[in-house]
Amino acid sequence: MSSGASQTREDFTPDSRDPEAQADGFAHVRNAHESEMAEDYVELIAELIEAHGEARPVDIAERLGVKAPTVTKNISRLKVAGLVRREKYRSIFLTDRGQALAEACRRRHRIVVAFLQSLGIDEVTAERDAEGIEHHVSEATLIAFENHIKGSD
Amino acid sequence: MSSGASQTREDFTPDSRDPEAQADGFAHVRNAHESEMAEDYVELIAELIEAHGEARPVDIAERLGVKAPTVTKNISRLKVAGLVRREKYRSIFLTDRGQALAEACRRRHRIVVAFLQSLGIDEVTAERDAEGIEHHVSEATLIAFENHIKGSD
DNA sequence: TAGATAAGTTAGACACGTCTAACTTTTTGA
DNA sequence: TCAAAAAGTTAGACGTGTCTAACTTATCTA
Repeated sequence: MSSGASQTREDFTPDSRDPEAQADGFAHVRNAHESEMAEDYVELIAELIEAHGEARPVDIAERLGVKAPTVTKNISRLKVAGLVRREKYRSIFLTDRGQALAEACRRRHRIVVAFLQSLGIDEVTAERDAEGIEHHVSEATLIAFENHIKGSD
Repeated sequence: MSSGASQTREDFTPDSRDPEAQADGFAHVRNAHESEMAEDYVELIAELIEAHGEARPVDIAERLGVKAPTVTKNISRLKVAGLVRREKYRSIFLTDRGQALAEACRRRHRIVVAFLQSLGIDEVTAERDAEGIEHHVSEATLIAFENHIKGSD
């Protein structure tokens, strides 16, 4: 994070936003964090179902880089939220609401990745950065990304 | 999140990444989350010091949209991390390490905001989205953003 | 100067997402 | 068919970041 040419001290003149607008920005970030786990899980579950006909906790854990009990607990949360269907020790499936969310997330993910790649970013970096960025782009920003991708084709 | 023209179901063919690469992406997101609070706080503290000569918990709480006890607790964590200096009931100041982190974060924030605005995104949306995006851009992505800003001037 | 007000801290609680250890259930293969 | 292996769950713990309630300390003003 130190690619700036000059060594001048970064200026901390506040942005034009008043404290309320700034607080709104942080509230948006917290809101995004609240739905982040669900979004990542349903997208991954949809991917596993497409590839293997079912989603198993062991596969979810592997791809998220977490332990199995973490997945079990989070799947329970998603069930309570009405996003997944599954019985104990059985494979995981998405509800209609879960499927709709997964599709929206997948679409958003692809736009962000394609956008980053259109800037010359390599695929590995684009995918990795997109994993975090995707949760913080508004609809307006997504449209701007799409327009930019079309313009650079 | 439904600006796609056609109503076709989103395709869930997995990306080319193997499970390990995918797990690496999520690990990056978790790492980013771990430093996010510290980054937001030191940048905000630097801004308040520049504007008012000091940072007070009441002002930090207002701008973050959280309650005062949350700030008190988090400031204690930043002290333990060696990023701030302050005694009980006294104003908050940054250590050299905190100042360096604040400068790096401020610079990154400005690049992300300028970049989003260069895509035609309005300032309010750019600032709000940048609040979350900034924690997930790698150095390579930041450089690509900078290059794009220069190219569109 | 002293009371009122504002600011700050502490205690305890909560939800979230993570882990290890220990257990239960399912699947596999000899 | 049964033991082994793999997968899955439960219990309990932890750290993080949030809150309310109650308290302490600093500042302000009459």
